[in-house]
Amino acid sequence: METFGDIIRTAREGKGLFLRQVAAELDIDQAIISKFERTERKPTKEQVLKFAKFYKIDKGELLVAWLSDRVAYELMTEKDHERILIVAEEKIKYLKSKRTPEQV
Amino acid sequence: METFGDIIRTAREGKGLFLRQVAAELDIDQAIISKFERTERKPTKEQVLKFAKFYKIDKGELLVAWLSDRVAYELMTEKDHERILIVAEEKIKYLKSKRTPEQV
DNA sequence: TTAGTTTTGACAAATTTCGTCAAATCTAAT
DNA sequence: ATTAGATTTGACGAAATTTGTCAAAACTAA
Repeated sequence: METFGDIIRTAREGKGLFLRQVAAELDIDQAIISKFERTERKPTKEQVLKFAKFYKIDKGELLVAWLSDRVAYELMTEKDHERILIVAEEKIKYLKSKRTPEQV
Repeated sequence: METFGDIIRTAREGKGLFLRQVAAELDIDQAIISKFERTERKPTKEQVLKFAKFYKIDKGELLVAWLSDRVAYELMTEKDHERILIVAEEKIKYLKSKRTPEQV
């Protein structure tokens, strides 16, 4: 169960890079990357894709980690999170079925 | 599978009230309530609780509808929504287990 | 200590969300 | 067809949240 931050920190360490170097490469302030790695700030989708490309991490995998982080932090303090997720799942299926192919 | 909007619209109609009346009672602009009912805008948690109290709807139920709406709209356009929710669930359990009783 | 890396925190900039309002639209009755 | 009343729409500024920048503080390993 890795957070987005865990993944990009592990990837950076695996490549033996400093924050400074990644920051220069991705044109993102190193302070922000430090915060991403410690789950203190949430990246934008664009930034997630930058990381995926740079570290050669599967895009889909990284997006799953990122979005699940977002949902988790959104529901962390709520009761009934299990039911909320079940109902959300139904709603998503319904909403997706209503969308036109162009939107998919 | 009712949205928050469905629920409060049904409740209002059940009581035979006009938007204007609910708006006056809850001190929320009627245009906004109209948008809530059609899921065009998302209410704040405070507003959700106002509706629950006014319509005598179970607070927990209404919060589940509201939060699941939020999650659903957040993931509606994403692939792998099923996996995202599964991973989110694990993360929530983990995060909750780490919190102190005071935070619960 | 020192040199290099990471983390922290304060601040401004940018974006998103929110509330207000009036006009437009819709509906039902006469 | 007109009117009265209800709902919806859209534009706008205000408020709140998120984001980026920077420098200083805190770490770490020699």
